[in-house]
Amino acid sequence: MTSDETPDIRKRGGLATITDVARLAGVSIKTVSRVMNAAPNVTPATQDKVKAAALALNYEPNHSARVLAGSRSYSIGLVYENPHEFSYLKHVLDGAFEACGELGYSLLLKPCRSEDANLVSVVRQFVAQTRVDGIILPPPLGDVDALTRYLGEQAIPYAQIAPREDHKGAIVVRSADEVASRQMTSHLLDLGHKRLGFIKGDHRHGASELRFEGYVQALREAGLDYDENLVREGRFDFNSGARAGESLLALAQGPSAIIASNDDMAAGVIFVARQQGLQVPEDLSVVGFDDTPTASHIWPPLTTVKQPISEMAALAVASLIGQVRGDEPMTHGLFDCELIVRGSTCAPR
Amino acid sequence: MTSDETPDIRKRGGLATITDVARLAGVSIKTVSRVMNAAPNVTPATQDKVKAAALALNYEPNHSARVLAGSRSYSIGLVYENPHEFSYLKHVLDGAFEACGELGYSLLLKPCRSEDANLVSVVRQFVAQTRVDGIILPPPLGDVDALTRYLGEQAIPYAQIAPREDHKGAIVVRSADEVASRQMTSHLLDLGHKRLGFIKGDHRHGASELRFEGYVQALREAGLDYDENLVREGRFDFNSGARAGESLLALAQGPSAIIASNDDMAAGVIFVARQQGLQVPEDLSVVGFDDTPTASHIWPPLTTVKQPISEMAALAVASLIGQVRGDEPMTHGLFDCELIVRGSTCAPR
DNA sequence: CTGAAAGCGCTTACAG
DNA sequence: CTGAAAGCGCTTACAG
Repeated sequence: MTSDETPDIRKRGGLATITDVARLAGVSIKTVSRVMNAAPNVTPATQDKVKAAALALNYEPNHSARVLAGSRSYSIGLVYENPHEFSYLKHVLDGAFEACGELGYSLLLKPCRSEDANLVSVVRQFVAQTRVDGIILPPPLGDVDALTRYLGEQAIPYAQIAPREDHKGAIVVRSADEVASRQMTSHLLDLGHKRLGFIKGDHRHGASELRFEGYVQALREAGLDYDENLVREGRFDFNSGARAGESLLALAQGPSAIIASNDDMAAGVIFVARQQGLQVPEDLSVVGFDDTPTASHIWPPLTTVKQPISEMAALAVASLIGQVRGDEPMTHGLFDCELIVRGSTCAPR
Repeated sequence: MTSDETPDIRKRGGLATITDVARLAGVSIKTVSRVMNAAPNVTPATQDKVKAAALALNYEPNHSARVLAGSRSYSIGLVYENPHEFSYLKHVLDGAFEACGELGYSLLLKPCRSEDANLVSVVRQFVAQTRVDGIILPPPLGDVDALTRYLGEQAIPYAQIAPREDHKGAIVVRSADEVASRQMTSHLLDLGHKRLGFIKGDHRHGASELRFEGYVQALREAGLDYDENLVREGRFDFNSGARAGESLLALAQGPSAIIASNDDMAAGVIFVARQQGLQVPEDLSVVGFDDTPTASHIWPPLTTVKQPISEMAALAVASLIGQVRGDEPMTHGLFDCELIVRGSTCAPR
């Protein structure tokens, strides 16, 4: 074989181009483009020819060429802050990748630090380089004002996951944190607890405030006084939970149950309780939020709250893509949580 | 202002192009390209002019245009299988993103299932669409033969992280799993344990075999018989560890210590030990591998082994990029592990 | 229902 | 040391 016989198909890395498909199908590249994009006004017969040719050549449209030529990038950006506990983000990724895959989009990740003074220019660079069609902001990034203001100015669509505050024009998905926290608190009140400690989460996360408010509401409904001596600040990590737990357990009139605003902090409370020779749940009931792997792997397994995080993220992505495509945007999604009662709660002694 | 006065700069989404920069700097686009790519043979004065213009316009090269025009895509793909425990992958992502960021590359993720019959075509589609310059394969994907064979045929560079088997021509990074397991086993032998249970990890992961071999070696060195009745198969998740633990504890002559091949399985062992009323470590020592968050959050905190996963991933990425650029490829990296002794081990009663 | 032309923003290969 | 031309593989806007 001389090189003259080598078909042009192998020109670049052995990958077929739209021209190769057009030639094999005996149509113009525009028609191939129509078929690949499921555009209207192509006869079934032509469609079949093109599809067969594409299949025969293992043709996949070059993403870069589409982005450069078109007005859309077929990709969504997910900006995230590296958390203490990755399981929340794992579910976000799962849901986001699934929705992107189904809709023919790719998902581009951008790790960052929400307190970075350069956050806006980091994101600006990311957008400028990738031309993403929209951005997903998991907590706490949906509440970084400088960032969302920038996105708004540039008319870059974005979706907030579980933000403190809903933005007009933005897609918002959240779970019923306040309701879940009220139910959790009621669960403990129903068991007979009167003195309920509460450890707040990272104040930058909207869920922290909502969970706290659910706690206050449930106490009020039960006719109990809200006692600020039983409330501590945490940061959603094990260590801050442990320290807050120590502080609550050092009280003369300590709580018989502690509500930690997430599972990692609850694990910290259980850790120090046991260091002090307390039995959980007999001497102290402890609960968390999020149903992380830790929740079911520690002893006793944690009573906690489960959110459908993957589904929330999938809806955020699907809505964002819908908005870009000009479909009716679903701008708000509210998801129910599920109370999971395990072994870390019982009636007080 | 009439629209005629609007500079061309805002043509597409307000983002400056190479032409805008060239015009402002008073040079050709080729010179801008040289400066942006740190190519040689540009006078410092010209460099300064171009850099100033780029800065003034907030210019960022369009990734798609570079990929389409050039022979490289400036991106690396990371194909991963969704694990039971995400902390290993979190560290892989951290290291990979860091190395990519430093070298001006972007990292594209592709979730998949290693046992998917279509795995190869999933990756083929991913490569065809994105034109990634190379692929990172965390375990167990570096040992999926159909996949690595395909990448080899297509001459797509790849890096295996902690594979069972090193491939010629591929970049390999791994930690000293066998040594670490031998040290861990010796730690228990030194404490006075004679009957050591062992729970193997997922057989598709190379580390599983290496950790098992380290265990066998240490026993042999200590002049102890290797007893296959004390060995169980696990799958790296909590439940398989719990079941294997139950089985070992049901033995007439049970072990006084159990080595689980990762922390999740060790947590499972501790869980069932406690269900059976055993005290850890007094009645049973338990150890794991990986130093996940769970390891330090459960009670007692786990004696375990820590690997520098982020650094391994960063080296894999840097080597891959080096290979693409034609630098000397670092084809093999071996990293030391660290034994972390915590509260889950003590001398037998 | 289908196609020819122009152009997206860069890099490549070549010229000077 | 610098630049003009061609082209990467698609989509857009237009024509028929």
